[in-house]
Amino acid sequence: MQNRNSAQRNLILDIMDGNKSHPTADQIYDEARKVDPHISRGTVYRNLNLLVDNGNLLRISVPDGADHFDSTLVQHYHFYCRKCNKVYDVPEFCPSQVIETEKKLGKLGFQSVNHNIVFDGICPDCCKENH
Amino acid sequence: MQNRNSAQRNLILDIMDGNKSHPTADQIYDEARKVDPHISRGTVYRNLNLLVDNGNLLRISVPDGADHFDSTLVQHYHFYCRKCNKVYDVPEFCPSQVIETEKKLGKLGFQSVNHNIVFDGICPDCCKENH
DNA sequence: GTGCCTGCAAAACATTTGCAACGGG
DNA sequence: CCCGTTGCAAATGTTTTGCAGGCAC
Repeated sequence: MQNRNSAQRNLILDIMDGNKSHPTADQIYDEARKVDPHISRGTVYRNLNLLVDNGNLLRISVPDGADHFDSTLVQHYHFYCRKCNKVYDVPEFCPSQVIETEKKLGKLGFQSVNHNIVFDGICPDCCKENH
Repeated sequence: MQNRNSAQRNLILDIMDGNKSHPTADQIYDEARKVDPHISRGTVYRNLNLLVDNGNLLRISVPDGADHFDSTLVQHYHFYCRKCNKVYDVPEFCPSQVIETEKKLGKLGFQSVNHNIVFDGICPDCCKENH
């Protein structure tokens, strides 16, 4: 099935392109609404799913209910603040040991193995607020 | 802490103790219901949150809507099957590079830093079903 | 008794889906 | 035209919450 061009999908890609804030579907919806006040939630969710399936976006699952999305496709990791629910990028590091484990899983019969590392804790901003 | 003893909470701990299937709240509710047919969903969710906060259980966030829970507290990782949504334990490995990154985050002002690694792909069972 | 805990039901969220209309190729 | 896509609203799924009564300590 071939995807057609659509103003709504392009708008979502525009919003996500270079966006480092890891927004949730609803935050993307709000942002899109500013440009196209008639775009619907269903369309945003449908397009986010499609873009994740097509490899244009990454879905980040954290324990705050809503999924977050990321347009940075190169290998990198995230930090999730348990207090303000914000998602941060984690400075790059070379996870050769993790890659080894991926290979090991492959040998055990798992296929298309990928991985995600999510650090969590309290972010610097929230730490400051405690004083 | 001021937690009281409660039959419902003990039941949930019983169900989770030694349980390697990483069930969702609803699966735990079904299981609990077999023993105590009057236990309510609210009670299961309330107790799961309490047990996670107290460090008795781990919450695993995967992209299938519902959180999964785990009673194995020693450091280990998970594999999430994108097809059947099951969560598997991953053979242990020593992620010294990940620990290094945790320390680095600490120096950058992040506190109480923890981490989770979730591998994903298709599990051996689901691979077989394709033939 | 005090106040944590429970069951119940309703509410609050997050996400998907059925459908008729729209519009890209 | 075909059929992917949209807006809308309703449905679904997950989790939280308000409240009155119950129970642990």
